Amino acid sequence: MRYDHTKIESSWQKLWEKHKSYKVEKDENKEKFYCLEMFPYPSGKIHMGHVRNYAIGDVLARYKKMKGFNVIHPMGWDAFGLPAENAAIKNKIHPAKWTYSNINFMKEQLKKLGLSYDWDREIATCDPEYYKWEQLVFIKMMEKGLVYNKTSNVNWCDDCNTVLANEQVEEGKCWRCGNEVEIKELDGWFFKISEYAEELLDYTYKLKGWPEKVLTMQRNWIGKSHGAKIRFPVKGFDTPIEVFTTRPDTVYGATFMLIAPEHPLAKKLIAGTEKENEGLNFIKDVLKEDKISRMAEDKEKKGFFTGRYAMNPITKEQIPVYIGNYVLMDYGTGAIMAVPAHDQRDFDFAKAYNLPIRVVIQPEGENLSGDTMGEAYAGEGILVNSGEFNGLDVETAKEKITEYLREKEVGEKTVNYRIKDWGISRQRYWGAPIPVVYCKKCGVVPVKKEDLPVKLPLDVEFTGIGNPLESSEEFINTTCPQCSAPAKRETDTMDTFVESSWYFIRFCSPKCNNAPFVKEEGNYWMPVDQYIGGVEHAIMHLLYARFFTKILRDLGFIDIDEPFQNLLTQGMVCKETHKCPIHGWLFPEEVENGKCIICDSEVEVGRVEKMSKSKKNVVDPDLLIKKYGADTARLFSLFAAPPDRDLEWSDQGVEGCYRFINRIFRLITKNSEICKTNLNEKSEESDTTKELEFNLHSTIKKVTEDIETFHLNTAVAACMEFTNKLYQLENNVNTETEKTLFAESVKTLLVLLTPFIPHVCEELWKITGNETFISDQKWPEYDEKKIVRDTTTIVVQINGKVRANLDLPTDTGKEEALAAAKSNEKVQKYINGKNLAKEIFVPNKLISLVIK
RNA sequence: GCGAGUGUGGCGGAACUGGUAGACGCGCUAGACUUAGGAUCUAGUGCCUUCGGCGUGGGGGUUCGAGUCCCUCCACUCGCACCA
Repeated sequence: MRYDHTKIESSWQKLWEKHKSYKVEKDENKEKFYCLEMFPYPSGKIHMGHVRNYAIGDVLARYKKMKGFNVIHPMGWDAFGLPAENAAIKNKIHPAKWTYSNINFMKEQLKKLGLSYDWDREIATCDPEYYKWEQLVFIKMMEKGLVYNKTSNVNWCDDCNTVLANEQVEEGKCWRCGNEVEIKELDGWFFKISEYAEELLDYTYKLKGWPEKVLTMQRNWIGKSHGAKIRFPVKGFDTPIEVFTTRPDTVYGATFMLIAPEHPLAKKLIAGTEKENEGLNFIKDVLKEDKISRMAEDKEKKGFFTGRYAMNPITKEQIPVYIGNYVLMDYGTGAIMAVPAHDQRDFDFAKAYNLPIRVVIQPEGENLSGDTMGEAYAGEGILVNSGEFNGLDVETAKEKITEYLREKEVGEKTVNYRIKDWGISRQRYWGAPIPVVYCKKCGVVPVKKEDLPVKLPLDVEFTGIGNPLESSEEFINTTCPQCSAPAKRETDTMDTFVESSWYFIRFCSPKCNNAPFVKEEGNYWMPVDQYIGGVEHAIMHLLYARFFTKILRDLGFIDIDEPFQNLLTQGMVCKETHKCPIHGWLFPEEVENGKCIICDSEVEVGRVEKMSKSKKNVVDPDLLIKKYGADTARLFSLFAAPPDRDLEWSDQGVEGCYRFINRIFRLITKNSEICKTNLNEKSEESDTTKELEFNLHSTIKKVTEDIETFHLNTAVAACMEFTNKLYQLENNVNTETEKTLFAESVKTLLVLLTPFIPHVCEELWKITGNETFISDQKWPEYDEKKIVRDTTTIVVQINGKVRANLDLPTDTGKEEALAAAKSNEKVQKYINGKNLAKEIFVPNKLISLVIK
């Protein structure tokens, strides 16, 4: 007999919904717990990654609720983004319609999983009632100088008439039309995240609940480095070239300079010289390559001599200035002093262009020379060839030389960050409009707060060419908020990472209509106590969200510094791939007995990798739920691997979980009478009662501790073990006391399993005679005293090898235990006639005897 | 190249502060019940073996005792990468 999961699951889902079981309100008398999983992009349907993510979150949310916390567990939709626009181009369907229909479908799918969301808090970021507040924050940021507009170099496809992200450039060509991508200067809006670099970095040392890996990635991304800025005057030129270096100590070894091709001075340096055309071509050639191939490993170092010389401000030497392909405009000042003896890249360049290599750092006990060295030396040493600084060690020299440069006013100490300001402009339709207006007279003017939201227009055509917003007369044409003259709207929309940077706070008061959120609600619920999602968001999303939270704090909206107290990055869901020599990648259901069902060819089983549509190694949650039910789908995702590790899909493993649920189902239905009868006899002890109590309390302890530490797989294992035990003991249950304890055990087991497999637990709870929701039950407590057994097995080791087991009363003392060990037959065999050199006793664990 | 992580049976994975390695599940073997079973139940299942020995990627070390601590090497995975 198998249980009817379809019927049971849908009926309990309806009951939970009817009773608003998971609705939650602020309650100052209760301790809050904010459990959040990363909200999905409504791409069409959910995948196993979602199931795993949300199952993990649901265990925690349900557990904390049963523990008595006031648990907020919301869900919503990251609803803006390019796929909706692509669908619009392809299927002539409006992005909004496409998005909302996906949301409806996916919401039904999530509901079928029985997740304990408070759906009353649902939000979709494409709702004007949501992005309106983002526009407000944008304007407030503008007022505080945290937003600016600047021209920068972007990847541009002339055919599509749009900007491309780096990842949309494939081998220098547009991913959609194959047209050559060019670098173009374009206006765009930026958030000053760099102003928060220091604080963002600082707090990575305070976020104790985050994986070290993620924090490291963020620190590297912020990329703080100490060094100096040094200005090199150029002969016959007004503006000096400013460089950033972390090695001011090597300034005497700077034998040439390089500037980035994009550097504003690059073109100016060659202007009017006979080499101008040649130089412009060089710049063009370098910039034509997309960034990815330009930064490829082993990229050959190329340069163009500008014909100009700069003066090394410390040696007064004239050194040649090159434009170099390996100098990045994005980092530092976009120009460097090249010290070939002590930097490998500069060394390679010097070799290629036959430039002098001068050693200025001499490692102890060696005698490097520029003529003979085969590679740059970047280590510690003593300064040489450095005038008055000779003899200093590297660290001291850095300080002294920087100080000297400052005195001469040609440089100063500086801190450089790798992180750049956040460019939020997207030339797209399906995003939050940037709320500014361009007026001929007043310039760039923010939209008046009372005129928000700036809504997306509907009279738009999706042709795939250009930004659809530009085609909307209704949208573009407006009046200036300041002088009322006719003006044009900004047609850029915001990066969708902006929406996901504060949705978690909006969840605190999702219907608030006079502010982004109610401050008291935000302060009550925030920060998120546990955030759960994929590690792929380790940098962008999590850094932007941290930044935006600080912005909201500094604008006075909320009083917290960091949004996410604890972070769990769950592993990927993986599965082996199948490939048919004729039909390519196959879905699992297209393979039968190792053969392709279309052509009967032998199918090649590939390696286990992340489930992806392109490789077809996917399992459709819908089919899984249909066949086994949501409880099984959840249980397998939780049991097959610890949450933070990758999970390998196994159809047989799923079967095993289904089998376990059936086992529970049978155990309880078989014993429902015992459970229903109201017994209250607990006085007479027997082996069975002791066994029941011991296992019951150990299991409560184990499951509780495991959930707290996210060892969800072992928590499930503990429940399985207890189930096995109950099957074993079921026939020994005779006395009233035994029955009472058996019933208690069974019911407690159900409570412990509720966070994992809530539907079947509700059903069985009812079958055992309860009329309440098991989801509302209190989490059981364990009694430490019941976990102590009368006797304990003590292991006897002789010279490190286990030779005997002794069953002794728990807490037997050293003398008695040793006596027992020595009188043991097996032990005697080893120790007779030998010298006992050492005796080690670990209470309730082991005895270790060393003999000679 | 830099940084982080992982490595345990046929497989997924357990093992608290060093203290019986392999919990739990899958698979496999045998048996029971069955017309039959891919349902269910029971027993067994690291390897080699006669006592006994060997086993947590390899090698070395500390210790009465090491999957766990230290050194070293190897493999794989992920992130970053011409960052001045």
